[in-house]
Amino acid sequence: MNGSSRLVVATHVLTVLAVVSDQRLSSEKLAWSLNTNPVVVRRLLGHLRDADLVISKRGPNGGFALARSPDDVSLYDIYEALEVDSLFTFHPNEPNEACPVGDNIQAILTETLKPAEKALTDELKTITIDDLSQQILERSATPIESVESADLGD
Amino acid sequence: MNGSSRLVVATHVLTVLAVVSDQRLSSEKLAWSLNTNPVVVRRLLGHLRDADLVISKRGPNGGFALARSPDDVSLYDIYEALEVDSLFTFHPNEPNEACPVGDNIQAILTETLKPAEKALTDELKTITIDDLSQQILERSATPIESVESADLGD
DNA sequence: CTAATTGTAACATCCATAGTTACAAATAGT
DNA sequence: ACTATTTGTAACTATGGATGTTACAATTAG
Repeated sequence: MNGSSRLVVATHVLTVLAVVSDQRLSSEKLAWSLNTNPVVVRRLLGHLRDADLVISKRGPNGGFALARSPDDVSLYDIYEALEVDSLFTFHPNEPNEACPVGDNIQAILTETLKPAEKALTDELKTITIDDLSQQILERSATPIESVESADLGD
Repeated sequence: MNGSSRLVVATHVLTVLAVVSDQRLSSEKLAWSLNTNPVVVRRLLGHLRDADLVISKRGPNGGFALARSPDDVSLYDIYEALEVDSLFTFHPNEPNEACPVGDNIQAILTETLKPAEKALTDELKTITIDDLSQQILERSATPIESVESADLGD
């Protein structure tokens, strides 16, 4: 999984859940904030549930809530939950083994890029959704209740 | 530009050029090492030419060569030349502005993720294609001449 | 003049992601 | 039990970006 907006989208959803604290929100309300389809939300949150970042409940008054305290959910946790294989993807075709560069470059790059990827993930570990949620509260003119009571149109 | 294999592919090509030092190689020979189509190579190298990483020459005995010393070309230079917008892409739809999270999350994330992206690019600056080319020479059983005299089949 | 080679446009193909529809499973309220 | 709500998930379609291909004009060495 790579190159998609899923890390950002997942972060958005979890930040909404952090902002409303322990209230459950339905996939429909979350989709409203993301401006997308409820099934997309359920699919994405399925991964986050498997990684114990959220809990879900079916039936009337069901929905999703954080499984942990917001200050215990870092962007790295989300990154990991989404199983981003690697930042750096290889060409669909295998390089030519008859070429000394083609025969070795992928193994060499994989090793060489590890510290770069680690530098990134180490930074992601320092950012929690609690940080993001607090920034939202500082900035936002709109009261938080607007999320809980959102008019979903029809 | 994002989420593609282009950084890896471009690095591969430039490493080939580093390994054969100042010799010019045609897009066909480079495509042979990459196991792809010559036009793909020409297109990609067009960006690297615009960024002054390679020079090209048309006509008989034309082709591509490095524009600078291999130890003066870092992976960050390539990253920059390819104009990777950002590591982190946003959802195709704008989030809902009526939601306090949707209205602010993108601006907040853009700022918050900058140090993470910088951590990555700082690491990329420390890796040059000269490093990679030396690793190839250490590992490779196949002699380098094989690239210059590659049998391109037909 | 010819052959080689880049530069680039135009189009086709492919693949991953996102969107949609549909429906079974679970559960709260009555 | 019945009904309404909501998740879980399969199956399919739509979209967009990247790659592959064909074609040909422009450049240049000999």
